[in-house]
Amino acid sequence: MAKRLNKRRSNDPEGIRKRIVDTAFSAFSTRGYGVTSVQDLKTAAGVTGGAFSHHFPTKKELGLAVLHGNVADAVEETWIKPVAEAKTASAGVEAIFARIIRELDQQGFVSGCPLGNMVSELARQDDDMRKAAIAILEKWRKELAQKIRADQRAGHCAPLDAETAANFIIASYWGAMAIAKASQDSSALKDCSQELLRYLELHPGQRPCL
Amino acid sequence: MAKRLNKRRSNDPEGIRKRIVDTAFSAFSTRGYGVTSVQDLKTAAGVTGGAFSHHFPTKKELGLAVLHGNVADAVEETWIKPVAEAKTASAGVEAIFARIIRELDQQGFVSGCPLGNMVSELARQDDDMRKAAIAILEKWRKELAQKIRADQRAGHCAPLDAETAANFIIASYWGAMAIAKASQDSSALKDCSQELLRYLELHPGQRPCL
DNA sequence: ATTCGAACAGGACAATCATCCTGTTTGGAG
DNA sequence: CTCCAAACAGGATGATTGTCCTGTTCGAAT
Repeated sequence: MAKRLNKRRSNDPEGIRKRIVDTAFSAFSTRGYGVTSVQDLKTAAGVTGGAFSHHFPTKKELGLAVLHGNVADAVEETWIKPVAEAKTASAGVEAIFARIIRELDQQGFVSGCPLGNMVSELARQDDDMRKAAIAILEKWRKELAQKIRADQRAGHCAPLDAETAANFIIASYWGAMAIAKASQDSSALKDCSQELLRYLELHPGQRPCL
Repeated sequence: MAKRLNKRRSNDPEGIRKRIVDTAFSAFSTRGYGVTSVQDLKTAAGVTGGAFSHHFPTKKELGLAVLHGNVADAVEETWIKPVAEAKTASAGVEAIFARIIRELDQQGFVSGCPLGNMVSELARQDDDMRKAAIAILEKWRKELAQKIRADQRAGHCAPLDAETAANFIIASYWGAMAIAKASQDSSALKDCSQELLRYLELHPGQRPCL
């Protein structure tokens, strides 16, 4: 059915798969899962329908691949690693916010947190995607809590439950990202960073610092 | 083209319009704007295509009506009024979280914050919807900040910028709702409430309580 | 009683969606 | 070389999508 050999073809399954997944991650993150059609992805990635459905029979499988791959990697790169390498959790949080704010300001627009976006769009729509998302989320929280506990053992005055605090940090980050996305301005992130540091740094527990 | 008068019809433009808008608010909040088709809404609201397109020529106009109406009202009812009527901002926040957690637990599932959901789905997709959303958001923040300032004037020890703190509260609430939606569990909201109160109540400013 | 615009009925419409299908090409195993 | 499964090409398909259109009915004003 294909014409002649007008163009050379080279079988590169991993390369094409990566092109599709990367294109999808970008589109899902900036525009959303639902509004991105597989046609859009085919043309954007430069792959034919045959190649596409060979690697990803359904759109959902592509979504799961993006979650398990690019989204998990993004969380790892922008949060987990910087926190682990920072001196303290609060120093890590401060650096992470500063970097994201800087990137957003020079990018000119705010797309939001990739994981947060996919969660709020798909969590009540597809249970497999929801579970894939919470797996990433739980690792994120676990690593953050671990760092907080390490800080506490190192003598930092922060008598709060590490898991609870990690949840709170991620929540305020997600929400600040959503506000920034709505207002298309990074100032919500600046506010969040400032107040989060205030929350983390001076913490005499329940009684006001004896 | 219509058959005979098999069923009586009563012209009730406001009633039908309200049925459509309320159905749409429920569907947009629990499932999402994109995945909800106008066919779904027609059957769910029990209106014909003619009636629907008479009141809302496009889906977008319906979305804007839902935002300006039901979503704004929901924010008013669940946040602005309770905060205004509470003794202090932190007491109001505590009561609001407690009520939402109670409702979610007995409802059995978490759909997320209606405004937060629509923002993260539509903010980068349609500028009119985005602007409608930030109008609600800004009023929300303004009222919250006003309450915080009133608390400060009343002698409460909270030397923080009211607008910034309001942003932070809304952000952490949105994010906690998103986490709760992902995990289908209200514990993220409990964590957020607890830490938010800690943040609000004991606040000796920059220097650790002289 | 007549009239006229608003309110509504009930489909028709093209466009787009995700998926599937048949056929061709590639590249390694034997 | 031969052979064959995986990798890809290039549409076709049926179901949905949002919107539109023609015709009918209501209700208030005259």
